[in-house]
Amino acid sequence: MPIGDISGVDAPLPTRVRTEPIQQRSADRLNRLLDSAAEIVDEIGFDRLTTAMIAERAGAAIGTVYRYFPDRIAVLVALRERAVQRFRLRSMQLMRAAGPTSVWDAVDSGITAFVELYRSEPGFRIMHFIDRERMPLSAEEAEPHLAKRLADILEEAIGITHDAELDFRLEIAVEMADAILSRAFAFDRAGDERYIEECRRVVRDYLSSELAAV
Amino acid sequence: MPIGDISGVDAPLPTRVRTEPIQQRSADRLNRLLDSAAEIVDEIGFDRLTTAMIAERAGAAIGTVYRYFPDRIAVLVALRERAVQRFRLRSMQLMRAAGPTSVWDAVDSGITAFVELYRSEPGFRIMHFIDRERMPLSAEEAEPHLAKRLADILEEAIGITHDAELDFRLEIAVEMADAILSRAFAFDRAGDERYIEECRRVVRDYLSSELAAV
DNA sequence: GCAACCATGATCGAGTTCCGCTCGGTGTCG
DNA sequence: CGACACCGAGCGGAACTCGATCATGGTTGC
Repeated sequence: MPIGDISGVDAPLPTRVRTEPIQQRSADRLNRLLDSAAEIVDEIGFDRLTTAMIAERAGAAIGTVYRYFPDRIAVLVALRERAVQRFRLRSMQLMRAAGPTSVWDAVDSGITAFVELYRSEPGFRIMHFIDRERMPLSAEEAEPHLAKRLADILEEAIGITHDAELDFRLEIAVEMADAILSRAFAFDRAGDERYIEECRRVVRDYLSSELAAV
Repeated sequence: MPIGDISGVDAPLPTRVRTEPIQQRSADRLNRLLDSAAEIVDEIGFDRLTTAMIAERAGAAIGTVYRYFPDRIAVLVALRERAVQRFRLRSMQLMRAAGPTSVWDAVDSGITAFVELYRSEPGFRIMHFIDRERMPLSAEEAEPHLAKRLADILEEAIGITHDAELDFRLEIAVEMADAILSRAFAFDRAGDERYIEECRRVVRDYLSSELAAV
């Protein structure tokens, strides 16, 4: 199986949609709804985002929004899901290009992908905010956390068998990176390079200590 | 000036209250409102918290809530502010008891205080969530971020002069610690010890590298 | 072939409900 | 009795519902 196949571009998509789109036009509409939401998130932030705005900008009626999403939050969750998929895809591309040999190399590609998307993908900030509290808010397994996705990607990319220990360290690394990178973009739309550099350094140090090269 | 004096227990309190309470009973009411809000945050999360709930649980009318707070978010901000003050106080206590000599020792006390409050203080989770997006959402200086508070505390506790470099490293450390600790409590009300331990280790390693003892 | 047909997916938007917040009137403290 | 504190019906707006309407693509009869 080629390395890109697990990037999941054609996976079942948002978990919480009400109705799977059958016809082509409706799949388009769903994407346009998410695009609208993404733009609005960037423009006014996600708590001021209203379902009416989403509908209007996408040229749809409010009812259409609720055909696909059970509630306002679900739109944001779906938006995050799409962002995660794009992150996966881009990470895989970078990893293939770099031909990483260590966990650290691979994770560095992940950081690069994250930064790129933060800069280019509208509404990517959602990655940091929707996380807990809004999500299932219980049950460990309910949340397919970013770290798990990354572990899967790594397994494919550099043929690592990920045991519980590596999963744990990756989760810590992801938490740290997410926090620092989000700080980098908090007051600077282009992302403060100082924080980004520090993020790479911190994560590399963390992953290389007691883990050496794999 | 004794070390505890900057803990700010009797500082002007929430920045965004509408009316400073004059009579004693109203100060009590304000605290009861915050207590109610804290409980509700723990029970159903802060986006499902409604002003009506706060009022009802505190045995007050809705109008009373709005006598003290301009809007719903202000309640959460005030709640966070109170939590930060208690964090300061507890940190100072622990630092005094430990008689710390290095930045790391002091920060470790901060972590301990944070964990304690996460366990004992209702609604303390708010510390992690209210941060950006909801707050001023622009202007670097507008946000009195936790890292700045910590820097102030350290300055008092171990007489450090905090330059820009230390501020930066502290901010990184705070971001990391906040992220990992919040993860520790995300699915475990008591806080997953493994994450807490890893948090101490990570922060210690980070602060001791290239900074040595102060 | 193809045109009429129709089951079902997709869309619509007025209407309902619920929530944030106001404001003028009523208690209660000093 | 003046100022402080409190009350809660009511207003505006946003989340969400639901029955009516339109579009699509497969089926049927010729």
